[in-house]
Amino acid sequence: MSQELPVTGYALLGLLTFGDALTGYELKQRADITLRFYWTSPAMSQVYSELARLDELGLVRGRDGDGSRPTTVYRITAKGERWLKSWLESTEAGFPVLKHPVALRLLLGHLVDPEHTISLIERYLADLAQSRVDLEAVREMLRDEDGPGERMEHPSMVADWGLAHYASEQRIARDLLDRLTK
Amino acid sequence: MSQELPVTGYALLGLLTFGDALTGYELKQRADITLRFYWTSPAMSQVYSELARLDELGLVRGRDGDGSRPTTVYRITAKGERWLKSWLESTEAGFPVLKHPVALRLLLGHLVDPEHTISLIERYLADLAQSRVDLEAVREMLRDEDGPGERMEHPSMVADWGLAHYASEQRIARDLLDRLTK
DNA sequence: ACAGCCATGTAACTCGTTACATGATTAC
DNA sequence: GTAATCATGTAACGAGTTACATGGCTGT
Repeated sequence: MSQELPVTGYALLGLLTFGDALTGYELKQRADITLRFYWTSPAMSQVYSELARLDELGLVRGRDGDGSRPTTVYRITAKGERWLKSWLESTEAGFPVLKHPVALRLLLGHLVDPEHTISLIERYLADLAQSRVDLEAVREMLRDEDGPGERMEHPSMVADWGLAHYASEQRIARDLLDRLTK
Repeated sequence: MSQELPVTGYALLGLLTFGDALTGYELKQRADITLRFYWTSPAMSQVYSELARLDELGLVRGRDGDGSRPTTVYRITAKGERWLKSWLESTEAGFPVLKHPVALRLLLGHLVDPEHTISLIERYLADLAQSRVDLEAVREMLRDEDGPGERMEHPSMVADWGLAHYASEQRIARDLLDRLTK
């Protein structure tokens, strides 16, 4: 059993294992502050279609929300949790895939002005600083529940991983800038 | 002009700017030792279909090879080089996208045994070590032409970037293992 | 009243993959 | 002779995106 779902499907299912029920819209928001940093945050339309598939498989259940407007809130089912666990336990993680357009362009540095490559890296450093701010804000949100055994222990670990990764990229980019400007 | 090509198309075109002519098969091999580390190495079939598109656009030209068997060797054209430069100069690089299945699984650590998470990280460390060996071999191949202004100056920079990235990931994973085992 | 967010979907399309198919050359 | 590598493609499919369409609720 399991396995015949795109990883993004399991990822979304995983975002529903933190005890609450979410609308598709809210799930997308959660993906934007979590999945985005080490996976991809799926498009709105994919969130809905993936939820529809999970629902059909009985892995989540949608209920009418009790807000002022008509909504559907999704909760993971016991079966969904079994599937997810079984997937985690019986499949290999595999190696990360990085799509790094800055590195790709650096590779082709012989085709453009040196100044162009320099401003490419500078721009990347600025983007990195912004991403770091965003992720630090997420990290702070988790602060009150990040102890051993607490609800946000593992999400906190992942956030710390992301922060360390950004710090590393900043260091690398700065060194590169030195190498390019001297 | 430019722009209406998948990035992978430009990447393959870029691999043809190092002065030689390659068959689709050889281009795939070059992608495997370069693109793979910071982009994706496209499937064989995509290399051929992308080459066909580039040829149709006049960005590369295929010629009959002079080996003992019938082959087609591709070379970038002057137009192709103009397109590629124009693409590099007129479009934004964008932020890297990381698909990190290990981080994704760590996020869901509350669903599995602690030992399972530990061996997940250990496995990742082993994979990282292997990738590092592979990339170090590539770096060594570039060693004789990696000076300022030389042919492999920028590829060398990218390889160094990759090596620093792997080192950073190793450090992070080891720290994580400490946090998980104590 | 109007902008902005909340909320949900459908349709068309592209990228990229796997599976399949073919055959020639080289090394043992 | 036979396995591995070189070499080139086609076909079917799935993941994921953008564009489009709709409409209710909230704050100013």
